Amino acid sequence: MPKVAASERDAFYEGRRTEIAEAALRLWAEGGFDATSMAAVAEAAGISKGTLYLYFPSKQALLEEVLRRYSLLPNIQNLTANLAGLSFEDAVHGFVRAAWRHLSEHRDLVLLALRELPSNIDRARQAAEHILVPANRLIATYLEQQLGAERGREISFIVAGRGLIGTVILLFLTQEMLGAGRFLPVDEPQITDTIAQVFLHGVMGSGETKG
Amino acid sequence: MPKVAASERDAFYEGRRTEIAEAALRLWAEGGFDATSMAAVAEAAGISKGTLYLYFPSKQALLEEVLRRYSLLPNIQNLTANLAGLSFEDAVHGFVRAAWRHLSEHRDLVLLALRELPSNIDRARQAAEHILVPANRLIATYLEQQLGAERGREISFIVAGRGLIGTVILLFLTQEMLGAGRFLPVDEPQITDTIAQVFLHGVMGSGETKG
Amino acid sequence: MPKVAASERDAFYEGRRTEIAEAALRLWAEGGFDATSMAAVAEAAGISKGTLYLYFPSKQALLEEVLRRYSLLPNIQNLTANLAGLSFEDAVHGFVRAAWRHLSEHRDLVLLALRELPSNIDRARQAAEHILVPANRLIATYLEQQLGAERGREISFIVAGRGLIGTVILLFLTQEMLGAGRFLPVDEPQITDTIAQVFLHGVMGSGETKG
Amino acid sequence: MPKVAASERDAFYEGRRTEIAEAALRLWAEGGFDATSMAAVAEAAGISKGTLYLYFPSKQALLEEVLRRYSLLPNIQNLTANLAGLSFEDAVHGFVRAAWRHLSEHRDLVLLALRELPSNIDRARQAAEHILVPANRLIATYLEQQLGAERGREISFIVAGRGLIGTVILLFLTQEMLGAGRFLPVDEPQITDTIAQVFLHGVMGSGETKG
DNA sequence: GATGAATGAGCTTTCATTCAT
DNA sequence: GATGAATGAAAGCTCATTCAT
Repeated sequence: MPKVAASERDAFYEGRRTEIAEAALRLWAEGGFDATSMAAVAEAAGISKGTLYLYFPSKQALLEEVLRRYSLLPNIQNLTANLAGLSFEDAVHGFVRAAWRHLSEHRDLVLLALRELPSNIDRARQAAEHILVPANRLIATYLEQQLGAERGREISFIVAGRGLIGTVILLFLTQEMLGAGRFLPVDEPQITDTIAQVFLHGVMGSGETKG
Repeated sequence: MPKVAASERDAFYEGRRTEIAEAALRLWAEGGFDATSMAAVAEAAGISKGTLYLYFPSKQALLEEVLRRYSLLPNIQNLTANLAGLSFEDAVHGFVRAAWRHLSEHRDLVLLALRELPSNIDRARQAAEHILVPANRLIATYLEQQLGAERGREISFIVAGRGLIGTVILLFLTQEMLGAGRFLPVDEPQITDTIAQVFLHGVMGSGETKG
Repeated sequence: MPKVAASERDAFYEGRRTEIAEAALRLWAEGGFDATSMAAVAEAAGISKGTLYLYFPSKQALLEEVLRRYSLLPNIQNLTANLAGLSFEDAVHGFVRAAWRHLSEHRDLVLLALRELPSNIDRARQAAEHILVPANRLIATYLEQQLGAERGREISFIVAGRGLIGTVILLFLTQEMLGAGRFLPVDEPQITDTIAQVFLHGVMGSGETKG
Repeated sequence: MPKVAASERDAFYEGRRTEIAEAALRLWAEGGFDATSMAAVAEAAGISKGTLYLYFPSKQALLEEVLRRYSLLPNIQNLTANLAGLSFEDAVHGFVRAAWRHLSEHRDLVLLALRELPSNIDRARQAAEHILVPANRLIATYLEQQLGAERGREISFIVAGRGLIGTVILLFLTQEMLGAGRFLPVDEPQITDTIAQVFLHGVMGSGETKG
């Protein structure tokens, strides 16, 4: 008879895979993919090396599973989707706050992705092509709806949208990871509000005074 | 008597170290620190493995030297320094363009830094503390001079300044490295101008410069 | 009370052992002993790894059982026994044909024995001592009866008999396994007849049977 | 300066490769290719694992080099070439003796080839196609020259030639390796002479007495 | 100074074997 | 009886580092 009942088997198996993936993500974020041995992953997951290989056929496969499971990017689309009914101002503020929260909740993955991005430039390109580009288009379309095509001739909504994401990400990295908050104390609402407000006025331009 | 005068010898020694550091930076940016062997670095530098170890006692020491030599961050201060006499608008545009050019010229280092940042979080923190924070203060002070303390109560100049840098960096990464330009064609002036303009209107808020 | 009568249980047990041994023989002949995992043997036998170990305590024990069960050599005696009533010429032809057929029917075992013979040289020696040597004596005695002791002083009947077996085996190996038949097409009757005829004339020497 | 003078370098390198190949051949013949670790080969060659990999890039490459270096088969052609001027009888006796001596001098290789033949059936097929088949043709042509096409219609010279080789090989294996000589004492000249004589009369058939 | 042959620790991965269920 | 998850020793192979020349 098996160690766990047949009905529980799949749940157990998936649970193990999740534990391993989480352990791997944590260690890789700390020490890097190459520099972290499978033995270390196994130990962190509380199993033996051999057992680890029952759940993932290779280190590369484990990496791929981790990246698939915890992919940051698909959620960018979700973030924009949730803001449908709001005013432009609220939508921008909401998006920035949601993005920040999302980054906070996926600290390890941000680190891992950052680290492995240059090594997996092809994978990164694919991700960019299939996820970032459509998401960017979505944001640009939204901006055009809100701000008019005329403003779109002055600034690139594509650039503006991607710039907003960049602003959030780098502020998150410096604040949370590098501990810049210790030296330049700004709290989280102040950050997200400033980002949103600067972006808002920025993209709207001198619209009302321009006339 | 030595074959070459002491000063020549030092120059030769430093030249070698530079050649090695440059070769290492190039290879590491391409393939990653862990995945690049010292043999490959030696070959790229045109010397033998044994000779490489005459100039750097270990792989780790070579990494530290490379990061020390080619640190991106000190130059942020230079960038701001050059914009002293300009109008606020020209200064922002100039800063963004200069930053973009700087990133282009240090593509390899950007990749390496990105990759090794999470592993060297203490070093990164030190860099942040000694370089980013003062630079950020510099920019914030400049913004306050230009826009007035009143506006500073509405938005955080610290956040705005750091956000500007983030915008530039992430746009550079997506555009140059991920080939996003292939799918969403925007040329470089359009990018830097949009960043500058959005930032300008964004930080100014409802309209007029203090002047 | 046991679920099945003791005799049935034994029959079941032996049946299982046979299934496993046959599966192992097949896989080992294909891929080699070392390169074939116990998991593969278990799967081929339609049981689990754990169950496999209920029937054989180790991989080595399974190998020993397979070699014991399917030993080729005892059958050489059978082959000679069946030719009792025939004329010398028919006996030789019959023996060669029977040996060839026997090899064809035990292709897997020939491959395995070939492969494992050098590793189990002691076992091979035992087999030689207890089986090959008596069989060889049998053939030599038969040849002496047919050809006379005088001819036996010219050639060694021991050598001749063993040579005949060697001829058959190597021709079988090259023909069936190496696909030599593709390049030098000779069909099976032509082979066995030539072997038998060459041997016949060869051992008879200058001409006539003793008769 | 290198450890060995540049002029000696190649000789040293080749010497090492030879030492390693010999050690590998010996161990593989004893214990089999799969079951012999590279560590064991290195130790037998008196070097470290790492050094072994300086001379051969992989275990497979070492096997290929060993098989290439010590290939038995090309020499079959040599064996036949040396017998050009002799009478048919002397040629056959000479061939058998030379083949036997050749096998004696390459005991380890015979064992290794025997063992790895089933695993490397493709390589074995290539060897058969390129070496055995031409050699076999050579022998058959020679037999036809000596014995006439008429005899060739009665027996297959191809089969006869290959059968001769098989006889020698199997007698060698049983005699030298299995120690059959201990139980059925026949000395080497008796063996080779009997093989040659049986073959001679065999292929000639009742030719001269038949008419 | 310069070299590269030599080393061995350490990596990923496999697999015979065990044992709780 | 039967199972297969779990183990860990051991394999092939890489590479940072050393050192005799």
